[in-house]
Order: sequence, then C-alpha cells, then structure tokens
Amino acid sequence: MPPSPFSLRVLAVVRRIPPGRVATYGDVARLAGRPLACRAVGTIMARAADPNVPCHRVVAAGGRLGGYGNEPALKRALLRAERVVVSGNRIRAFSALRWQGSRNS
DNA sequence: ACGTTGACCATTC
DNA sequence: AGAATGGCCAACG
Repeated sequence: MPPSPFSLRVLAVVRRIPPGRVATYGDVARLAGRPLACRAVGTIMARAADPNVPCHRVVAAGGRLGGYGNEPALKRALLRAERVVVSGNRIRAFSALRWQGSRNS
C-alpha cells in the first residue's frame, strides 16, 4: 500500500541526519511538519522498510535509546559504530550529538 | 525511580 | 468505519 505523504516526509528527514548524530522521534516529527506526531514517527519507523533511512539514528527523548524493531542491541551497535557513545540505555553527550536540522549539517 | 494518565498521529486489524 | 496498537513525550502521583 502507498505510504502517506507524512511518512515520506519523515523518511526524508531521517535520511538527512548526518552520521554520528542523532535525532529524537519528537524532533523528526517536528522537522517533518507534525511536532506532535512523535508516536506516528515511531509507527512509521517500525513499519518503514526503506534501507535508505538510518532509523537507528533516531532515538527517544532525553538521550534514551528508545526501541528498535527486532534487535535493540543492534541499534546500540550501529550508533557506536558511528562514534556515538552509548551507556546502557542512554547516549553520552546527547545534547551535543542531537541533530535538530536547524543547525549546519 | 517507577507506574499511571493524557495527548497526539499514522498504521494495522 | 471503528478500535487497537506502537520503537513516544511530558506531566503527575
């Protein structure tokens, strides 16, 4: 079934997240034009099968890892692979790594 | 720190 | 069409 425009918007935003940086579901929702659609972003991510979208760079608020479809440990590993230091369920220097799109990429 | 509650949105049943 | 679900978020108790 064809994805909704908002889904594509969300995917587009996530695609723009630079390596080594992260964004929260809320941020992605905001950048996608629906500041309150944080949940929808989760749903879209969970169902999105687009390999171009590094959904592992999308984390929960407060620097928490959030979840991941099948393997949450994989998300952690992927982030670590991009120099993002993850401690337990939390990201170190999250505030610094957080990409809000309004800054320089 | 933890569970609950309210709110918002897309997708799936 | 209506209800339930989900990788949420923030506020409250």
